Amino acid sequence: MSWTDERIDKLKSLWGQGLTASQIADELGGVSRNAVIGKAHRLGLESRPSPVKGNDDAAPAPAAPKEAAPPPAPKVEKVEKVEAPRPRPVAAAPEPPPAPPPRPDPVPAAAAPAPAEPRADQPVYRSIGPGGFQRQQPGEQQSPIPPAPPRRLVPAKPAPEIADKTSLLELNDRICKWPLGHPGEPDFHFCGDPVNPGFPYCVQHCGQAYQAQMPRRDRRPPPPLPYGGPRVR
DNA sequence: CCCTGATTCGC
DNA sequence: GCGAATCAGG
Repeated sequence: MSWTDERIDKLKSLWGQGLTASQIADELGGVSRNAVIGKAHRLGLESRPSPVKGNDDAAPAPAAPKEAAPPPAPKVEKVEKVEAPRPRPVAAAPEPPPAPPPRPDPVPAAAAPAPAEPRADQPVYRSIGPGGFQRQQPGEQQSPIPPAPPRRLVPAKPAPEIADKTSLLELNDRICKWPLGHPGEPDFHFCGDPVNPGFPYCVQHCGQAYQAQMPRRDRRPPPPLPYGGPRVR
């Protein structure tokens, strides 16, 4: 299989939707997930939460993140081919300095332990009043500067009108994967009819997906419109 | 073991 | 440019 424009578009789309490389691979068919990842990188699609790569800038070293943290890890640059079997870089890491004692608790014990002190690392649940403002907690003090955006918090559009439509998550080998609408739009969904056996689409959409090459003169003008056709803005 | 994405490197 | 092999974390 080669990377046609259509397949690249689909790759971009699905990758952008957060599907895994494996899912994209067998959605496209004829490629491995490695191929998908490789292509994605070459396209510059890059950077999705990788289990392997630290996606945060948090201190990677167990050592103290003190101000005097200088050594930007003398990276072992690519070395030309060596006769000896290449040593794993992990062993080359310089010995980290002995860990200092854990940081003392910044909160003095003398402080009056207010009941249910809000903690930064814990979500604070508060109710939303009419109009979308945040209700204050019982003991809470008013913020001197009210937070700018009093946006109402809504659940991330679960399924208003697409409740009975086929979502991406429900795709399987037996239902038509023909996309209707545009990805990212609220009513985007898939056909969902039973497939024409052996094909990813139902009989009707197979008719659109697979069209015999016709002689130029009587080929009908409208091109196939996967993904609901080109965007119009 | 399975999964994941990243990277390398021969083609 | 491609993708299998490999790596490495969850």
